[in-house]
Amino acid sequence: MDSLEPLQVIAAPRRLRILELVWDRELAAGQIAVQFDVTFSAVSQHLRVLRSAGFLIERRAGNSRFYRADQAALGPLRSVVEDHWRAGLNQLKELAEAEQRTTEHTEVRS
Amino acid sequence: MDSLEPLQVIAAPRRLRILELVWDRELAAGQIAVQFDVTFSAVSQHLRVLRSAGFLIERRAGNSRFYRADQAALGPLRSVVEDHWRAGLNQLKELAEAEQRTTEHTEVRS
DNA sequence: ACTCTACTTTAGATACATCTAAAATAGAGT
DNA sequence: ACTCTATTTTAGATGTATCTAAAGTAGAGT
Repeated sequence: MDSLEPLQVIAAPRRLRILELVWDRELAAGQIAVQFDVTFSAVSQHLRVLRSAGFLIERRAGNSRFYRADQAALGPLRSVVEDHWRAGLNQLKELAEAEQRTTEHTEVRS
Repeated sequence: MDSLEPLQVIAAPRRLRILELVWDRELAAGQIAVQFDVTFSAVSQHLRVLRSAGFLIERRAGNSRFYRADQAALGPLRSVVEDHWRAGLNQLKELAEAEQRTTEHTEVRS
């Protein structure tokens, strides 16, 4: 469960989301973990998979460990993460717009 | 087990290899199946996953079904498949070259 | 109608990734 | 030394994809 194919590493939805969280900033393991509804332990294990695939840069300070995506190390897969990210944003945008449309005519303006 | 995320669909090594096999030519399901050491059934199920993700073009003729990769449908993932393919070829090439090097000085030329 | 070939579908088994819970590590503060 | 906080590691449970085996579908030949 340690070394997976690079594609498998980023194919797991949770890991993909972790990558997005630390895409252009550093975050401590704890900061990452609170974003999910699973155990800290589970997130830590995902971090290990990402780390051992070489997709994360680790920096230790005090008793915290900060992580950041190693975009270069992702190579060709980099654009996949970015595209997925964009797609996710678009979906959110569309959802918001759909929401907008349904409430538009039921809602009474004050 | 029918609808997976696009990334998950191509992340499975066997499916990735199927895609590569039908990347620029049509192959019947049977032609694809014989390339693997698993059951025809197993391959057929992979084909279904790929098909329902929209990554395969199906053509029926007689009682055969021909498949071909729908490169356009893969969108951003297209380059991932291609890169993986290339990487595989390179590995083979490197293996061959390594092989070459080891045999070079032990082999006696006729 | 029957049979053969090519393939899919279903049901159940197996394998494997992911999860939780608990114990371990390790730096920092007292 | 002791404790607290932050995180990892291990062991075992759970879930989910993938596999095999067997039954089902459907076109083509006899």
